[in-house]
Amino acid sequence: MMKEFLKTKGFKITPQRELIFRSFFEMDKHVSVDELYDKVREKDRSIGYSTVWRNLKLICRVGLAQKVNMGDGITRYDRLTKVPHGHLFCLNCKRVVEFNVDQVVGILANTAVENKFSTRGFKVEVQGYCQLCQSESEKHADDEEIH
Amino acid sequence: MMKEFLKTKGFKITPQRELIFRSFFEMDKHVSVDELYDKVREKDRSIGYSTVWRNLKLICRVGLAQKVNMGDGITRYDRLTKVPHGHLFCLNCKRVVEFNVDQVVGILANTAVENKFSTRGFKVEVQGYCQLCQSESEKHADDEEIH
DNA sequence: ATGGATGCAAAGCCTTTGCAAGCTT
DNA sequence: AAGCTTGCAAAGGCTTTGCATCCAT
Repeated sequence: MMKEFLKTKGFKITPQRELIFRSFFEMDKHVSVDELYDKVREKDRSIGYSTVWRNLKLICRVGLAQKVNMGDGITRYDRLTKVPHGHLFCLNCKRVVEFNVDQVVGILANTAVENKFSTRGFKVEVQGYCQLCQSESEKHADDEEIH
Repeated sequence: MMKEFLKTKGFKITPQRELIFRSFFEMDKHVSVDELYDKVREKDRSIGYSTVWRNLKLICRVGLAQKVNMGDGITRYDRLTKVPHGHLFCLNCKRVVEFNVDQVVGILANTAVENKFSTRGFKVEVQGYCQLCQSESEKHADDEEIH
């Protein structure tokens, strides 16, 4: 499985790497480097931030995750599943709900073809406030203040 | 028009602000702070970077533009037009081609409702290589190297 | 006169990298 | 042994902010 796959690609299996990979797949499907770092540190206080960062990059490289940017300035890593999906992103609690995008992707694929684009990926997001945060949405209407 | 609008909102009209706003609307629909800064400096070498940055923020605040992140780490400002639109983003030349998303937005709006989401915005992107850059796409297949 | 606007320099923040030392293979 | 990995510290790169000064009202 995973280990064999990495080995065949020429990557080594180290305790840190194992812990980071395992942790990543145990967590929420959209984590930031910091979140994963914290999680990993709970198990092994000696792991460095850059090791986590580099392994997250490796995870992306082997196609198990993908960087996503929800617009709040924090890069998150979206675990890739077999099916493409869209994100409902709550601007308040930052939680992500995934949804099916088969239909949408079909349309987008056509659009890409029409424009002679060689497609590498789709990003479909809806930003707003989840049910729980809706009452708080006013608080954030002015988040974009001028400084 | 613009000036009156800003005044009624309590914002002052300064030469710098006028130049920045004007330049923004004369440029490509998706510019970064740096690009706008350079453009503005061609006309007035004394304008500071932060002034450009703050005015871009103001432009967003009054609803004339919106931050977008294409995933290359650079924040761009997408001029808002009456109609929502999607982006075909070329991973090589970074150019953006817009396309109609009426159909897609319709679907997304439904999805949001189904999930009891209060929608604030949509983001629909297709990443890939434009016709001109397609022959070069291989060069970038390994962009995500491990360091 | 007043409070927003500007410029500059400096801080913030997250993302990356240089290196020497340590481990898999 | 050989080369990938790791940790730490430091460097980057872009975004924001503190402040004294300036200027539109």
